[in-house]
Amino acid sequence: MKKNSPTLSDVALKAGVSMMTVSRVINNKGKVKPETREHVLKIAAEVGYRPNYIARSLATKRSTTIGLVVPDITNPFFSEIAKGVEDEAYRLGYNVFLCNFDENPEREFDVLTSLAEKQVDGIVLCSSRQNNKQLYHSLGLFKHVVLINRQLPAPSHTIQSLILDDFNGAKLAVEHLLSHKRKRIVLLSGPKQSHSAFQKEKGYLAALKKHNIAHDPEQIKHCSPTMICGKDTMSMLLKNDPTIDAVLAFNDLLAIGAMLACQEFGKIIPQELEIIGFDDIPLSKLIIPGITTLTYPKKEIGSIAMKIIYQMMDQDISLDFPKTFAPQFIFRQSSPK
Amino acid sequence: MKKNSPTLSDVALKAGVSMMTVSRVINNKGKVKPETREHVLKIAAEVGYRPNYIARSLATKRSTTIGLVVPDITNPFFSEIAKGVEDEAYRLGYNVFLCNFDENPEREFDVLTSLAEKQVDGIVLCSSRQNNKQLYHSLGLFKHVVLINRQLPAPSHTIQSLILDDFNGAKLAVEHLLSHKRKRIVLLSGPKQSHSAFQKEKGYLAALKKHNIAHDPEQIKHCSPTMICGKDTMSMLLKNDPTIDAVLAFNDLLAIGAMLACQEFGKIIPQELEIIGFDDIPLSKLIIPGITTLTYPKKEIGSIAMKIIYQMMDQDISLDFPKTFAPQFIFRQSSPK
DNA sequence: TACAATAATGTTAGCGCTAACATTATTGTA
DNA sequence: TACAATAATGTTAGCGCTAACATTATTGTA
Repeated sequence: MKKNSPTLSDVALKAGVSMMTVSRVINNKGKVKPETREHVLKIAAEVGYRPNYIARSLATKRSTTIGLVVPDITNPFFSEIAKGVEDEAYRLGYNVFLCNFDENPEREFDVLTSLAEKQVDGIVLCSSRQNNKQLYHSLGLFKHVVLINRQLPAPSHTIQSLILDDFNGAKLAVEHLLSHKRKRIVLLSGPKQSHSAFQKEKGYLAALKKHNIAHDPEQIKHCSPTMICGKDTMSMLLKNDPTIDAVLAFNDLLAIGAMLACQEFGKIIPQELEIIGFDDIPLSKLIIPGITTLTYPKKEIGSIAMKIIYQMMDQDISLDFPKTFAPQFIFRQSSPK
Repeated sequence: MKKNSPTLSDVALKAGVSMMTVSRVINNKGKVKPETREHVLKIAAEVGYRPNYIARSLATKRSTTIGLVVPDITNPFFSEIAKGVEDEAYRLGYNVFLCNFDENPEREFDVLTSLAEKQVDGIVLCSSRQNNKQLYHSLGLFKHVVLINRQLPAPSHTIQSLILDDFNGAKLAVEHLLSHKRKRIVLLSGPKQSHSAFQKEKGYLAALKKHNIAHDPEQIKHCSPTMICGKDTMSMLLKNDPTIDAVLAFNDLLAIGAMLACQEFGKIIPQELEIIGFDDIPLSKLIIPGITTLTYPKKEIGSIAMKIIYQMMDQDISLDFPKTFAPQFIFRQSSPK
């Protein structure tokens, strides 16, 4: 028969002091005589005392716990963010609840509710698929919220947003290609419902317009963000129009797929055709030729999200973290500087 | 000034019943007159009552919370397992704490301690890097444990193991390569402390021995399980010995890294050199040539781990889930059937 | 109608902590 | 030595629930 783990009261009894004195020692808070501290710590170690955070949370109304809500943790983009959040949480003494919602707004609502019931101190919500009204309602359950890649019309001091500047990323990429005298630039766009794909399309069109270049609707194709879709779509495009001389892709997987199609067509990269992707996945720097890409500091974004929640908790100081992340241009052989 | 969220006591007061009656309604437990239930639910909805699971946990000594501890969530192998665990947890009404330990036994110990303090009902621990003594000590903190890919000498009714049969996987792979008349088969092994790497090495050696092939210690190299390490290590090996004609890699990331090194060396795959990896990460089927690999049903393993903890919690019935998982051979171009 | 069985509801105490206030011990200074 | 200031420790009540037992209401049967 395994007996229950020892409580604060057990330690107090054995050490011959009050529970509050033990509490002060354990939490390193308030004044305690050094000899008393030593003695209490010794007894605590002897009986193997471990504080019960459930009880502590109930008393302090703080759980040292946050929720991280993502569409799908198997997507490398989100697992990098999750890593950043968790690393920072570990540093700060927090624990992270992970929830997937599988692009399903109902499940998103469910998991948010469950996190609120678990009394998390805050949440980091990535790429929410709820509409604004639903979202306001859900977020009302929380004391502190950081949204990643989603903005609400009415800002609030309990809700912060971290925004990825895909519009300017795409614009920058297209202008880079134009500066290399590229004439027919194709956009391999992402899923139609994607906020990020929408921003990149806007940036692509804005760059063309700025340079007075007519836009041919045939030059934008929507793809699922996979290598095979990039390859197939690019093959089709090249068949119809061999004069294509540049590609901007929604992500690196599409870019690599497009590159494979070009190689089959005998298009020499980058001399005859340049390619730019997004995300900087590990493969992009290892493959030959290397893929030029625009990327965001994903781990850092996760880490900042956690830091913001922590600071919101602890003090009302004005936060001076970056809120908008400019994409970083990484030049490799597929579209050199 | 935002007022505190309503408590069970607020609902009881407003509905004119005792707190226990409200508790019974909320938890759907015990006998309550249908009219009373309706009335209580109406009041609860009116005031926007949400149960406080911290308080409930303290009273019931159950947190409906588990911990998932992995070396690195950005490794696709673990993010798939995490997905399986979380999906099942969602179905069962549980929440999952995610912790990374970065191959660092000290951090592993830290996060286990923090999970115990948060009173999780159980943990799923993947690829522990602690030695047996440390591990026993850490696991003693928990009521229920599922280990993935780690076995302890003394089994226990609170600790279950799900084992991936890496020994036979590696043996199978090497025999496949031998059947293709490969003579110099390199093993790109994983981290030295990894149980899985150890099993794969044993399988590799067993296959060589079975076919009376001398083993050259230079043909086993330990790598961190990343693409870049695979590439660098393979480059070095090829420089020293261009006659290498096959590679078995600890995982697909290493396998892909090795493939990139081969391409730089002008080695034609699979004609001049065959490659087999482990895990079947998504990239392995997209890249060209596709990577032949041995894989396990990762989401299912995660889901079973969660189910086992749930069943351990709820009843002491004997569990009849599979405990050992045979690898599945997936043939692609890098080492065809 | 009488009363045992059961349904429905209520009361008490406690889960393991800490906030807030209260008391006692120790220090330093005039 | 006297006493205010501060250090050190203690006491009380409560965080928001539920387990366990207690009581009251309602049912069915002889």
